[in-house]
Amino acid sequence: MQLAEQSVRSMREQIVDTLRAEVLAGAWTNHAPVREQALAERFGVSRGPIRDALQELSREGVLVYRPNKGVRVNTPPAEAERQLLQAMRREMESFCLSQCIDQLTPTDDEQLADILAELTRACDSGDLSSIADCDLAMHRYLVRSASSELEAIWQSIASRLLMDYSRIDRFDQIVSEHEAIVEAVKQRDLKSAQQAINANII
Amino acid sequence: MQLAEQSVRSMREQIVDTLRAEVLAGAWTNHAPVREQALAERFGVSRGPIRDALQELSREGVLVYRPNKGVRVNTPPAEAERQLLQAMRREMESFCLSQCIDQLTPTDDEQLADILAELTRACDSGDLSSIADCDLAMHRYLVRSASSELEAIWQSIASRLLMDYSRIDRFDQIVSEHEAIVEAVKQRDLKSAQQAINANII
DNA sequence: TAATTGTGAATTGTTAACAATCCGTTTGAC
DNA sequence: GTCAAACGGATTGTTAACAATTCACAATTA
Repeated sequence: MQLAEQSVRSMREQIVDTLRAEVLAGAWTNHAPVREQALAERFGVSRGPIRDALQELSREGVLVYRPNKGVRVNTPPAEAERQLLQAMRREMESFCLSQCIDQLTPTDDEQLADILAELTRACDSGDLSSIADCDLAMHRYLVRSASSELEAIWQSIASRLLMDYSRIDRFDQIVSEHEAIVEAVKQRDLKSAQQAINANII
Repeated sequence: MQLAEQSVRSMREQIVDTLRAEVLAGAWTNHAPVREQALAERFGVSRGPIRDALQELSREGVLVYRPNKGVRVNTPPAEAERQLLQAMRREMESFCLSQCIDQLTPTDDEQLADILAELTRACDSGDLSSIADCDLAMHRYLVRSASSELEAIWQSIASRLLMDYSRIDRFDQIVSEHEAIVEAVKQRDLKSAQQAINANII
């Protein structure tokens, strides 16, 4: 009884990505508990894979796990922590750009363009969940191109920084900032790309 | 049928800490696959909690997960990544010190002294696994004192940096460096403590 | 002999049932 | 009436059995 045509790993990853985007977009209230059974029925699987996904999101900082009480949505980081995380994220993404930018191929440019297109569509329709997903996907693509090793750390930082994505409303700005990133990367212009990334990480 | 007297959460955490320390100490070969059933029997639980622990260690970068093939021990980060991670770890721990050092109580000093005592004992007996555990425990204590929110991120970074702990042999140096940290913290001397931390993160 | 294809044991992935825990409610004593 | 203990439904934690996949090795073929 397999739902997705993709591999098992991708199924769990898909659940994680879906839930993460929804939480970051503010679709879940901060205080309501998350019920495993409800999610299991929604995704058409048993509680096992759901628990895996919730555990991963807890470790990522999107959810908070409490023994025998399940998980709830985490709160955004305090201001001091936020500044630290922001500096670390910029450091990581600058590093990853410097590592990967000369290795990228036209195929990568296409992939980034695809993500940008979907991000634009999501902004046009105001789909916060999809916006969060696409935003993360683009940055993740660059991080993964440089080092799959760093991806998990980067995700933990980025997720926490976006814990209040629901407050963001300047959709046109999101699009233009990511257009600048994709363009600079396409030109293989490291300095400009790093600047564009830094401008986008707020 | 409860084995540990501690809570369920602590049981899984204990498994994770045990396995992490062993891997970092080099007790596991890098290429041999990890068998869930064997670990389940060793810890006297079923495969469920073991899978949870392995998943957490995978996300932490100590193990690598491959679909349908289980996990294997990860390789240490490349030199460039290592430098980035080192800078990030120093940044984090300096930050955490600045946040927590004035909040610490004599009780905290005792706890740190206890950890230091156990670390000393482990170094005397050359127990690499315990050394890794105590080393991490001390730094984790300071991170957690400042912000439990940052603990998971810090752990991911620190674990990867210690992926070749087995090569370390200057036990006396490990002890003296941590003595310096505990002493500076006890004096509530932020600058000295940060220096001692930076000297220890190599 | 080398390459390929079956075959079966070993291993991981998933599920459903069971055990333990939590929490709101009721019951009872004072 | 108030407070505390006990009950019961709901939820999480764990387990064992089953399904799907992988891997090593033998059998087959060119």
